Amino acid sequence: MRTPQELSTAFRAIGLKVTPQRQVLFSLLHQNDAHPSAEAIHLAASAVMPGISLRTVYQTLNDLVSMGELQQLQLTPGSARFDPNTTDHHHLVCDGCGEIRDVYVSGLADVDVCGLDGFRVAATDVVFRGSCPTCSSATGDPSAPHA
Amino acid sequence: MRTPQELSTAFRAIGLKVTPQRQVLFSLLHQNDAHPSAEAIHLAASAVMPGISLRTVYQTLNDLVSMGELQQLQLTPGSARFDPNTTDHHHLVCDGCGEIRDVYVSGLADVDVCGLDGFRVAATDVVFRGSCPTCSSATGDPSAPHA
DNA sequence: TTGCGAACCAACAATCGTTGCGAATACGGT
DNA sequence: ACCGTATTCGCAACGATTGTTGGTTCGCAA
Repeated sequence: MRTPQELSTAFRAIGLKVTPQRQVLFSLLHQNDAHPSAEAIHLAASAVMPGISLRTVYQTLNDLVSMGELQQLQLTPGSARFDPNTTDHHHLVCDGCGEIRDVYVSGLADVDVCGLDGFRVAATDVVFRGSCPTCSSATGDPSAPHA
Repeated sequence: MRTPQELSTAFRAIGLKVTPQRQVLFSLLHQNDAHPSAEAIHLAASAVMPGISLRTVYQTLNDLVSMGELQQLQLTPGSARFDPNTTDHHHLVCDGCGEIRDVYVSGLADVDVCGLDGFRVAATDVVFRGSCPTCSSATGDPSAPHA
């Protein structure tokens, strides 16, 4: 996702207005690597701007997604997560606490895929599921530090 | 997923009962590669056994998932899809019609992953998104047959 | 500076997918 | 055949998200 300033310009360029609410959301999302849900963003925004409505948060998130500035993730049942990282990356999901982290994968082009059968692939998403270090040690993992 | 007969035995073995409703679901799911939603399964089951409740369908699907006989997929926002294919495979999702297909990927072990940082990976899901042959030709794709 | 129209909020209703609850029913070990 | 208990079903409730409406504010281009 671009900087709040650049987003403001981009919004105006397509006829959308730059409101204080949107500016708050821009800055909350900028370089945010927590993969927050809409609810979490609304909570954080409410701390800065009490009274901001959840409806407005959804609206702006949707705008950003359709502009390609934000990626919407559906990695688990339940609420969607939003990712301002628009570089070519993939995700790690902790089955224990639900934490999501970015990872970078190289060599994907070399894998063999069988069964494409005329299907045209536009994007490839890789999701690694497992346990984050915290959850690994909490469940008595023998290979974890100070188990 | 195992055969309906094997599932019946497995259900009894863990204290679950084999009801006519469940038998219908077993046979509908056996070797089903359509990745149906709960709703779709309920619809198909209703054709065979009118009056079967959606509640029962969900319950049995959840049982099968926790037994590891069925995989629950959350590839798109909206309803979950169920996959009785328990072999090591991955998925193709058509952005146009929502169709899901199985694909087999080899060479995944050779990719380089950067950013794991102590995370323990238990499973890797690869999702290829794009257009199925039907949707490709429908959208006027130059490389598709008889555009 | 002014004016148009977009965006805001509030309050609600509605949708969709899924699960909780409770009374009636039926599986299946003995 | 009996009985305990899992299962069934219908309905209500839930969480996430979106639609609506109406009144007010306010960004921003001219």
